[in-house]
Amino acid sequence: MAKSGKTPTINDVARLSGVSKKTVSRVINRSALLSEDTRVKVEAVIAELGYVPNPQARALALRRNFLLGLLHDNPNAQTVLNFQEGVLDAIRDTEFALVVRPVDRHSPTMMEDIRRFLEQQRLYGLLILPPISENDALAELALEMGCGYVRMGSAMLDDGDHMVASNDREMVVQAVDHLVELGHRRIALIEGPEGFRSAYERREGFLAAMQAHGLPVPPDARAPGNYRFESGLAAAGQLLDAPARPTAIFASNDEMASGAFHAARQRSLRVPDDLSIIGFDDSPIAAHIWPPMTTVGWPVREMGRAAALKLIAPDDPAARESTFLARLVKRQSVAPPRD
Amino acid sequence: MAKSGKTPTINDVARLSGVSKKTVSRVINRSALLSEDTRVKVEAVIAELGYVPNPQARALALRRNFLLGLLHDNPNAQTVLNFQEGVLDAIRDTEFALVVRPVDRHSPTMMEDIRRFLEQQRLYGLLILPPISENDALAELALEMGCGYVRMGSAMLDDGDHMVASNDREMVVQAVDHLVELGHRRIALIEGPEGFRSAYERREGFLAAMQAHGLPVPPDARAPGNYRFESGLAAAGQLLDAPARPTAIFASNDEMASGAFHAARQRSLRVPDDLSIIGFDDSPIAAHIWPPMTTVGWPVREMGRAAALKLIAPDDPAARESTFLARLVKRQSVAPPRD
DNA sequence: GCGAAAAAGGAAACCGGTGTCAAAATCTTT
DNA sequence: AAAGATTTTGACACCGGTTTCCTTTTTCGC
Repeated sequence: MAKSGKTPTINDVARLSGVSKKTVSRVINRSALLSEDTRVKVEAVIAELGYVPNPQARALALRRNFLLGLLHDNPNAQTVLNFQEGVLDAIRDTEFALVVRPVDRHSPTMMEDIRRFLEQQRLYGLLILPPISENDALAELALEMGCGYVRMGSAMLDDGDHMVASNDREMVVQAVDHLVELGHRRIALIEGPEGFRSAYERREGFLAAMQAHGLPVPPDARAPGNYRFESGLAAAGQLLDAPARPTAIFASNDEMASGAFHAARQRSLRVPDDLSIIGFDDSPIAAHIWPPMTTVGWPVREMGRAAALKLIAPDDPAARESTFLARLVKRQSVAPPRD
Repeated sequence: MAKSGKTPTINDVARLSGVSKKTVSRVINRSALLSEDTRVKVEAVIAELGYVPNPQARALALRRNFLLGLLHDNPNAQTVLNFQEGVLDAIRDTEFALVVRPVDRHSPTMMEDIRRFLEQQRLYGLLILPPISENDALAELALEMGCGYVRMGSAMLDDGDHMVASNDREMVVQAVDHLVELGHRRIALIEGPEGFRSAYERREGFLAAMQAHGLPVPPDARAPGNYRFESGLAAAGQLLDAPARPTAIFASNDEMASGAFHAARQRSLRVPDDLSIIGFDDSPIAAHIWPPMTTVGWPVREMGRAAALKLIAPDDPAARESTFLARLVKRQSVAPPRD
């Protein structure tokens, strides 16, 4: 209405409704000490003008902005996107927005880059996805910059309420149990890269489960990998060419598992008849490969939601949640062994 | 140095270097009318303090912020992430940041949600990914809100400099040429969903190429799909069960193509010996499926970079680029027909 | 060496909100 | 009806930058 063409400010609202800026501000912020009459009056003007508070001005006055940052160096695109969806669930109908910042784990200037990013953007809080979430220096940096943070990971680290994690280890135990129940005894492991918490958890889960069943894990039933397709292909090749060929393979992620599918095919072994395979992540590959892969899926979206809530609404019951239960997604890459 | 614990402001810098705020502002903004002496002096203090200008204050004073928005409803996670990387290439070492906003194309309140998002965040510019980028109402909304925008698409729409697009149609022609050169004559098409520009372009490319080669496209060599795996499975089933079975299938995206792989396998047809398949997107599935799929890949990252540059640095030569050439990624799902 | 033009720098207002604190209005109480 | 208590409201400074406009200093031609 008043001076259209310009977006209305709090001053316009104040003038048109005949009250002070401060009173309008009170209406916006739902202040309790405000008469019903003025509130209604001002709200009418706000609606008429289509006034929306300027977030930059608010951020300046409040000395904090409403930006959440998402840091990731994730090779698994679907996980990143699902997590984003979860964050969005949490910030929907709030004034928060989500800014993303992919990083290159191998860049020598990574830490400096992130520091500059934080200095410039002055985020309200930071969400850090694995694998880079395992980097403690990052958490310290966030702390130093006065920026809240929540990490997502494969196991609860001792980091107060700054963590959402899944129960990778237990899930691998379940996966192995599943194989053993079907009769498998020679089960091999393709490991994740050294230094990754998730790789560690999954390996420990595997070894613990095997031990619990009294099954041996000879050296040639373990092969190293780096979470990439090629490493899975190579590792599975090595495993399958060993004298005592395994009847089942657990790969520490889906991408390597899909490499294992290919290795089997190259050797004319059929999945699941000649070889059972279980992966980890429930990535899109798992569903689209042939045969569809049995794997372990994280509730990534829920984790994203909880992580964001921990930052913006710590008192919300959903924000208290820290450990999330993954589940074994049974598809068609597992069958009883033939021999 | 001075009052550590607080982040330094422009006032601190001014006081410590004995000049006015305005002079410091001049240094920050590289104003020309400034003596070398003062510049050096002030810069020293800035460095000592580790001063970084507050972006909220800047945004308020300049009446524009430095946030780019990314709108997407993309089922192809890798594309979204690659595009993000491209945008980041463009905004690296600038004060811009990228905020993401996934949307639900099927939500009845989508338009209203996006409007609120734009009102609240007052973005500098908006990047819109397909398929939602085909929605003209969105472009109008952005315009109405005084927000720049760039859309990514499968063909140049008549939308001035608000578009980065690839040459889908030509690429499908190339794909068909490739099949024909190898000797295929009965080539079938799995179409994308009605109303999608990309689906339209790819279909037109297919039909044009077939016609150019004088090859017929009977009704039973075309099947509808919706870009989802299941629809590809069903469509391919239908095509393969037709009396004159095709020796090759072009699917309008990789997900449906991977459905076609499964359909072939269910009928004991081997790819590529009994059936050649070409997809579109070069998604991770394409590389990980067996056999690795021949497909068409967009230079998504470059497109993201160009799109962002169009908004933040329209004079950059790279920002002029609007049409991007996709390429045929030849892998192992194509072979000469056997009969 | 003088006056004028150009260069350098500063004071104050402004961007659009919020916090503090006191004044004004209303309601109780006696 | 006056005093006190309580609620409601506004004036003003402030957040940390930029812009406008003006003053001071320097440079330069003659």
